[in-house]
Amino acid sequence: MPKAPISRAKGSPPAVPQALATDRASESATRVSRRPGRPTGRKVLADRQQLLAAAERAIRSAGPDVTMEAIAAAATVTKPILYRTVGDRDALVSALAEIFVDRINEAATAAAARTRLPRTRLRSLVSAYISVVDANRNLYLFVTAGGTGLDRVSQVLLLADRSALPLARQLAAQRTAAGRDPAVAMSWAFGFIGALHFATLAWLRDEQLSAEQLVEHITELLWCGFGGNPTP
Amino acid sequence: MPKAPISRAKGSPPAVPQALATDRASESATRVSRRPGRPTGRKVLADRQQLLAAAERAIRSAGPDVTMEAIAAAATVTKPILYRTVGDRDALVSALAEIFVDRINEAATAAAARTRLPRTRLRSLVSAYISVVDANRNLYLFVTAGGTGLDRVSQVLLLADRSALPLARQLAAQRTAAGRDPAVAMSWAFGFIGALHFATLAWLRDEQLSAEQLVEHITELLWCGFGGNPTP
DNA sequence: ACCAAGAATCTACCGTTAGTAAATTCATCC
DNA sequence: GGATGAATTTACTAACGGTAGATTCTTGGT
Repeated sequence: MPKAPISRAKGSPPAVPQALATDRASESATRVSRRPGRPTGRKVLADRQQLLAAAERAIRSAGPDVTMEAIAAAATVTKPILYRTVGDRDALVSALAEIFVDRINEAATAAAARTRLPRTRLRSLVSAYISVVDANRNLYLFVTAGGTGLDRVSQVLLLADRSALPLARQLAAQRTAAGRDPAVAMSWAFGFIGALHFATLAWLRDEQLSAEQLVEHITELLWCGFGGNPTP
Repeated sequence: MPKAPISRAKGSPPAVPQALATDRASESATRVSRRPGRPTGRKVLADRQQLLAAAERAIRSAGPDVTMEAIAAAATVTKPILYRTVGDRDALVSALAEIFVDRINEAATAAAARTRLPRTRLRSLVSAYISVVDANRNLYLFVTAGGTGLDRVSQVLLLADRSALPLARQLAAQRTAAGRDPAVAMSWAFGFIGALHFATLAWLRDEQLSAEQLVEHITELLWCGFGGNPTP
């Protein structure tokens, strides 16, 4: 007898679902282990927004090495849904990086609007970055180092790309206006993000300084440099 | 008939080795597919030095995502040897990071010895970093992003740790001597390495600037800062 | 000489995880 | 009311890091 696929005859009543409770349903949603097949009802189970939010929850609670399986489970959905809706792991990293950068920019522009002093505006950006990272540690690690490693360079620079390019444009415009060479803009933008990133990572790990101290240190480094001739 | 392990009777002559040629022996050594067991002769097949050199060759030719299997093969050795001698993948990353930092320091101190101007010495360090990275691109990527992801933060900061701590000490001493606050040293050191790292990565990827241009840009950023009051 | 203990090596395996193919169920249109 | 297609799950594959255990050789004691 060849291994017969277990299926019920067409038209016969649906089999009683066994093992209703899969207790891996995490956090909010109470998952009830659907049987395979299209769900009854008009709507799709989860749209992209919900999946990204669930991914963020999963990352927050399980850390940056959370598996795709766990992310799907947090959305009370299975892996193929996740892959169809948001793409592979790198796509997820990219999407969350965009959200992350948006949060930083929002916080930064809100703070920077309160002054016109260039140095103070720089400090606002640094402070916003560190605050948002501090409030979303695991998400930060996921976005900066959570990829599969298929393209390491792109992975590492993902967040940098999303934040460095606008920064570079702004910087180039300012320097042109000040009569200086704008060619440094790109290198400076990536250098800026890199300095922020590494100092922040080390800060997260070592927990020696307060956030305010870190902000001061980094602002001074980026504004004055090692040469240390501060502008008033 | 239970699966009988294929073994020859004790004392009988060794079976003729079949499949002598495994053509996966890469590069230098011609591997001949030993049969299992302790090799004849006094010496171990490969010491730590040779394994690290072989790993570097493998990384250079296969990229930073090279598998441990391939690294072992490049050393004409099998995985357990590799693991016994150098440890797991993270240990390999760590060991190669140390070598890498040594090369940078060697190049930097050689160049910095030719001047006493602080800004020129800074430029020497930046230039050394970028030169060594340029000459060892895949190794650089392996060292900075080649880990397994078990501890992402440590992984990312590995190279930074090895180079930032001496830098921080030096920096703190200088600032103390100049009558300034040395507390910024740690943050500045990591910020320094981070800026260098990101700018270099973006440079490797985009290939827009010459190495000299990049060195100039980064040196100016780190020396003068965004505030831009260069010291003479 | 011989045998036991131990060292060095390889084969073959395990566990995990990203990603996918195929089976299953429901909605909709003719 | 049946065919077509859409949405979902189950169950699988492939690849890789890491390891256990089998295999072979050396060494030292008797």
